[in-house]
Amino acid sequence: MEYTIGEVAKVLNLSASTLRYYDKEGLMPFVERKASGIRVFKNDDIGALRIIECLKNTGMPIKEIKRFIDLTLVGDDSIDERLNIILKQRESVLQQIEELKGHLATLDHKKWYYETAKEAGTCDIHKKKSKNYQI
Amino acid sequence: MEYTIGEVAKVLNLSASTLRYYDKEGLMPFVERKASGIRVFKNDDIGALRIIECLKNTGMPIKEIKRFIDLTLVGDDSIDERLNIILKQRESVLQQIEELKGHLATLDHKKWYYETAKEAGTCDIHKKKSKNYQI
DNA sequence: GCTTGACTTAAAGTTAACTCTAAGTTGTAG
DNA sequence: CTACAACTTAGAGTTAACTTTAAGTCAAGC
Repeated sequence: MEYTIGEVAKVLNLSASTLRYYDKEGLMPFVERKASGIRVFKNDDIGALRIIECLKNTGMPIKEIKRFIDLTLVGDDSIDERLNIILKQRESVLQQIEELKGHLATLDHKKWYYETAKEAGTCDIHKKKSKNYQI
Repeated sequence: MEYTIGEVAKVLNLSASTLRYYDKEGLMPFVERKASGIRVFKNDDIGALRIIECLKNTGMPIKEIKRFIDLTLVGDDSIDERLNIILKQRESVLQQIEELKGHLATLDHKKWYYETAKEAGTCDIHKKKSKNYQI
């Protein structure tokens, strides 16, 4: 199957201008053109773009994604380097998940704080009292 | 305890300029000043900044964080709205974690792809063969 | 043949979140 | 008293990732 930039944009939930911008930045050297200059996307191209989206959405800057794409063009000699990039990004994602879990705990605490304050009608119930002994 | 902007920057792993920028954007209306104009941070201020960092690091834009801070200044009348903001951000974080888990699966697949390609010395082992029957 | 919508480019504009610069003030140590 | 590091401001500059604009080309339907 062959697709136009507009169709690919719809499928990947990106704008056509964003895809053209990625192309300009060197992220899509594999996309072919008609004689008239119009881009022709194949299924494999969409697959590659899904990887690009994965890398982008896990925080890799476009220049580093370009570096990865450049390595794929080299061929089998760059397998090791590509694997290292994937491993590093994988570790980064694991760390991001852990960080988000930490933030979730903070938000859960604030949730409790405001739920109890709402019930009491005031945030004052959370004010620290000094010398509040109970026998 | 009281702290200077430099000390707070070190504790929160931010730059002093970033803290001044946050102040300029209205995120720190609670921080007091000496007569000379120098900011004086209390423990509670650092606590508030940790919440601000949590919101920022979970993707909330600074203008929305300012809105949240403005609500805290209103007092108890804004508890409900503040709770809603926290609940919404909490949901957003849960979603972000799910998305990252999806990306992790993609990266795990690519990890396998390159590990097996590395072992074989070529990515060709992953090439689809048409009509590969086995009796 | 002509309109229309989707494609093309180069280049300028936008936005968020800093980050830096310049010029000046403050407060402690010697 | 002076040096020096850390603080202050306003405002300019930076960067990434788009997004828009202007001017033009292409292909299908009437």
